[in-house]
Order: sequence, then structure tokens, then C-alpha cells
Amino acid sequence: MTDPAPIHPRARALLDGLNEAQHAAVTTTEGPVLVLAGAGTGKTRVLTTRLAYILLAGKAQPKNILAVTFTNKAAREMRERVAGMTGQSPEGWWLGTFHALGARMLRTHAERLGLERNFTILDTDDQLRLLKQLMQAEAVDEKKWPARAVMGAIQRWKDRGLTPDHVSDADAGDLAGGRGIDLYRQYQQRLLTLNACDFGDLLLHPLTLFRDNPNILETYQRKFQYILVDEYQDTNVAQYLLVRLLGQVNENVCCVGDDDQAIYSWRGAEVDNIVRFTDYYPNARVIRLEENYRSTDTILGAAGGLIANNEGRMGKTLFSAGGEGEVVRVRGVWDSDAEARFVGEEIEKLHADGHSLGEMAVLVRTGAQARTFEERFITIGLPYRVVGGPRFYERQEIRDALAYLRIIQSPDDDLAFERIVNVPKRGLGKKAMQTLHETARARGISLFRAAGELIKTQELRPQPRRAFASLLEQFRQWKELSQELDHVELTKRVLDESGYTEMWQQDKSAEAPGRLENLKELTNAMQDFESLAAFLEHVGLVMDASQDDGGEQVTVMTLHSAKGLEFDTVFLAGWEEGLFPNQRAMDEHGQKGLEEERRLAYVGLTRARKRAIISFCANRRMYGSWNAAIPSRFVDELPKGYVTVESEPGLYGGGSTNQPFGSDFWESGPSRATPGMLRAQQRTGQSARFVEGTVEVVETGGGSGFSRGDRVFHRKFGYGTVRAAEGERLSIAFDQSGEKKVMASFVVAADQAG
DNA sequence: TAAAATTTTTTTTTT
DNA sequence: AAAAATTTTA
Repeated sequence: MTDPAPIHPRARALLDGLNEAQHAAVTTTEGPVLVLAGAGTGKTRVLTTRLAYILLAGKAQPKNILAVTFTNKAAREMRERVAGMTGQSPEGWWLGTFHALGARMLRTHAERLGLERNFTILDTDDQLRLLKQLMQAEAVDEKKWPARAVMGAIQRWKDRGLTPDHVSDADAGDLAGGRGIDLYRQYQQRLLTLNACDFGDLLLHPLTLFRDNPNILETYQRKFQYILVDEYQDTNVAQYLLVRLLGQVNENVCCVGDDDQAIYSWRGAEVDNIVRFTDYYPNARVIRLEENYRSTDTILGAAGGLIANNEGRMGKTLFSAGGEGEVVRVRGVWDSDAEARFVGEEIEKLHADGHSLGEMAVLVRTGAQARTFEERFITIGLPYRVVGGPRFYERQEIRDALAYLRIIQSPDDDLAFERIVNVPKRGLGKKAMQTLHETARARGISLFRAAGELIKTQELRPQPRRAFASLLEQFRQWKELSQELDHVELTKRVLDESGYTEMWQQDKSAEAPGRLENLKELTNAMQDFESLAAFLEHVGLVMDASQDDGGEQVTVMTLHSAKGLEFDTVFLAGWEEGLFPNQRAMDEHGQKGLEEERRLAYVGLTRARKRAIISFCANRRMYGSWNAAIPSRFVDELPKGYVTVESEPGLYGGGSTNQPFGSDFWESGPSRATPGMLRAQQRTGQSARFVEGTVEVVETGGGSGFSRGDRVFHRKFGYGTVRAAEGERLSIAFDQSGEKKVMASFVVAADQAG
């Protein structure tokens, strides 16, 4: 299908500077298109240009385009860029995440699904509490079936577009003792009563809506002449179905993705959606973006060699004109503190050489790793920001404040009511709440209304009765105030009059001042919204306060949240077996899990424009105790020519010294070895040569030279006795710090120490 | 009823 | 080790 020349000269101008593949991806507006966009191939530019092109060429109005992004941030950026390119106002555009767009549709058609227009969006915490209540009522053994696990199952059903009626018994298995589907149904029923949706519902309900109301579906099918989906490799089945349904009439569906960057299968994403796309649309045009504009050849070579270890890829070969650039460095250090110290020093060096801190990022596998870096950066006074971490709207004080506001908006919000009914303390305990629940259930009314009924009777003792009465009276007043005051002022009044602020002022704990600070920040954030309702919608969808990015500060974040970003310098920390690739991912999903971890490594590496520095620790603390760690297999998988490995001398037997614990142990510079060498040395336990003469050295086969009963010394744990030896892995009962598993290379015979 | 003491769990990633 | 959940004590 060839395209006529764009009518609008500005539309033509948009195409300047695009390469051939990009040009095709922008101008192939008619018919289904699958764009396989490798990392750094100008995907964002293609997406925005394609939207602008459609608009400027007069093919459609903004309201007739559906554009789906992965994050709210991406949506915001795209909105701004397209508005800038076209000069059109972003009002009324259907541009956002699946969840945001789903919510928007639901508000319009809420009544068809048994909801009211002003339904609340529950967060994870609310969901879990709700399910827990149900499970307790059903007497499901929570020890055997944790609410989290059941919630996970329900969530995955929703990800697949399955309502309780669609889940097969086989699918449910013996979940919750065979009552999985039943719980799911009850949970959904309860949500409706509460006039609430959880995250999965924002996708599931639209699907139900379209299935049960073909006329509504048709309206949307006609409306959306062009559909654009970003990060398609991370869509789940429900999202796939939505796209398929909505695109059925016009078939102008363009999906953009990269199977090598699929990292969200744990959230229900199906890489197969990419394959399904061409199955469903056999006439789809497939366009590959393979020219990389971001990274050096070295980084691409390293990343490409790594990802080549995965099977069943669609296959892409990235090339660039970025020049050779710096070699990818791999650094082995003693423990996580040393790692943070190392990264801090490298950052300071680069900064001294004129590199901007805003162009550096530390990427970690798990959120918990961020803390070590945070502490180190505070110590050396390095400006930084942690992305992700404890989310603003998930903090206790924020959720409490929001609960007050939610009740003012919809008094029947039982979850919110329950949350704050005795916060601050009003002398309402278990018994009062029990009575309240009984009344509510008996009459089929909300807790708020039940409280209203209760205070008219003698059922409660005077104290709780008065507490309920005054609380209800306060809410009545606030409701009135909400008519005249704007929502920011209202919030301040509520926090003040409820005694909530005072509660934290009285609190002597260390966190209290921070919490008060957060409450202030909350009212600040509210100012950007027109109304209380608009703000609560934002909170439900976004879960995170927007923070200004960039600037002169180093970014610390998880690999997952780094998706879609790029930096000159990227530090990839914690490349150790068990942590990365993550043990749990491998235990639970086997080979698939490992490959997803590898894609995560690929995503991490390809965030770097100019240099990537990988680090791993010999020791890492987990669940409170120290464990010996070995370098990630991903280190081995990096192709040799693009990488150098530096390890602390003596640490892995890589240095030539026979005094591994000498005075210059920590201060001396790096030695060089290939990853293969490094691991070979570890495997064969060659470091046992340090104790040659006193202990039998086993040449090969992984023997450590230590056996049960040997007295040994460890630099961190001190003296101990070997309890068990398995290859180079030793189990040692330390005199001071208890029994631990340690690699043989980290200990010496006791009489050699000192 | 609230605070204190004890036990258990947690670290995978997030719209 | 720290946070969360649970039980005991005042």
C-alpha cells in the first residue's frame, strides 16, 4: 500500500532526517504495522513523528487517534512533543497508559458494569486487605494460602482477560483449597459494592463492556481510526485483546516493540503478543529499526553478544556509527560497601573530568540495593536521586490523608473509613469495630452509614458512641466546606481538624518530621489539579509523585524503571549469581526466567551511550546475614573483545601475591583478567595455594583443600571450624558470627592467618 | 484499649 | 537487619 504524498508541507518536513526504515514506520499509516525497534534506534522519534504526521497530513483528528504508552511519564512526554510538532492543543487526545485510558472509558460507561461514575481505584494495599477479609470470612487457611498468593492468581486471571466465569477449574487448581474461583467472584462482587476497581479491572471491565455491548464497541471502533501501541512486547493478553477489538474495523493498528526488551512477564506480559500480531494480521507490514543512534560499537557488541545466548528471538542485528568508544569494564570488589565506594569514586573522577552527573546512572536489580549507594553518596556529598523506592502515594501518612479525602468524596468507601476511623486514636477498638461491621452487614449498608445508625441506639458504650458521633459530625462539616473551599484548603483543614497533623507532631519517632514534610508535599502536589476528584484519579493511576528529573544529580534506580531511558555512563551493579540473574526468577520460571533476566541485562547495557561499568561483589548481605557470592554468568557471556575484568588483587587469586591479606590489600590497583580466567580460578579453588604446605591442595575437580574439622580464618567473620565441604563451598561454624556458607577462596587455614 | 514484647517474614521487578 | 505481624502485658 503506497502512500500519497503528504498534503501538508509541514507533514513533509517532519520526515527530514529519518532513515529508510524510520521513514517507512512513520508513513505506513494504513493497515496493520509491526515495528520491531531495537534499543536506541530512534523509536520515540518515530512514534511522535508518526502521530504528528497523521495529524498534519489531515488523516485524522486528535480525538480519532488512540495512542498507548507504557508509563504515564512516557504519555506526558509524547503529548508535549506531538503538541510541539503540530501546534495542536493536547486537549481530548486519547493518549495514555492502557490503565488510564481504560479508566476513562469506564467513567463514561460505569453504569453498564454496575459501577458509579465516581468509582474509586484501589491500590495494592486496599486490594489485599479486602481479600484478606473475604478469606477470613471463608475460613481459608492463610498459613497455607497467603492472601498475597491468591491475589496474585486473581491478578493474573485479570491480566489474561478472564472474569470469574471464564476461569476453568483446572486453571484454579487447588488454589485456596479449591475455592480460588469462588474467592475471585466474591472479591469482584465486593468491589462492585464498594464502587471500586482494582488495577486489573481497568482492563477487564472494558473488555466485558465491549463483549456485552457491541454497539458501544462499534462506536469506539469507528472513533479510533488510528491506533498506536508502544512497548508492545510488555503488553498482556487483556491489552492484546483490547487492541484487537478496537482495531477490528479500521485495522490501522501500529504496534512498536522489541522482543529483546521484554522484562515484564511477571506482570502478565506475553512476548508472544508480537508473534500473534502477524498471525492475526497476516498482511501486516513488519518494519525493523536496526540502526542504533545511541551507543558505541563496544556497548552494542557486548550487549549483542550477551543477548545472543537467548533462544527463540525474532532476531535483530543492531549496528551503529557511534565509533568504537571505551571498553566495557567489569569490576570485582569485596562487598556491597566496597561496590558503592568504587562507584562513588568513579563518578567523582568522571565528574572532575567535566562529565555531568545528570548523565550518569546506577542501575540495580532490586530496590533494596539502592540503599547502599544512597548512604555512600550522602557520605561523600554526591547529589543523587533514587527513582522508584518507597512510592510517595503508598506512604502511610499519605494514604491516611487520602483516606479522609476519599470519604469526603464518597462516604461509602469502607476501606478508607476503616483505615482512618481510629487514626488518630479515638478510643475505637476491636469491639466497637466489630459492632459496626455487624450493623453494616445486617442492614446491607456501608460502615459510614452504619455508624450513623449506631449512634442513635444504645448498643455502644458512651465513649465509642461519642467518638463515632463527633467523627461523623466532622465529616458532615468537611463535606459542607468542600462546596466553598478549594481542595487544597480543604485538605489542610481536614488534616488540622482531624488531629492528624497533631498526631505526628506529638510523635517522637525519627520518621515523624519526614511524614509531616510529606503531608506538606501532598498539598503542594494537589495544587496542580483542578478538583479533588481529578487529584484522586491521578493518585489511583499514577501512584507516584512526579519528580523533576535530570539536573546535576546521579540517578539510582532499578533496571526495570530504567526502561526507555538513556545515559552517557551507566553503572550496572550487583552482577552476582542469585541476585542477577535473580534466583527466584530462575526457581520459579526456569529457563524462561533466566532469559528474562538476560534481557534485563541487555536493557541495562543498552541504556549506555558512551560507557558501561559493571560490578559484582564477593560477599553480599541477604536476609541479614553475609553470603559469599560468585560473579554472574552474564559476566562470562559478555564477548571477550569488548570487555576487561578488573578484580581486587588477592580477592580471587588473580593477583600474584602470596600474602592475600597484606597491608596493601585494599589500596592496590586493579589487576586484569578475562572473565573466563576469573571463574576458572574460582571453580578450581586455586586460591588454596595460599595455604600450600599446610593443607592438601587438590589440583582440579573443585576440591577446596579444606575438610571437616579444619580450623580456618575469614577476614570478615574471624576464626571458625569447617563443618562441611562441598567443592569450593564450605560451611563454617564461626566462633563469633555463627554458621555460614563461604567460598573456600575467602578463608585461609587458621595457622596461616595474621 | 494501648503499648510493649515477641514472632515471623522479607528482597524481584510495577501500571 | 529491618519491617511487619502477632501476642502479651499493663
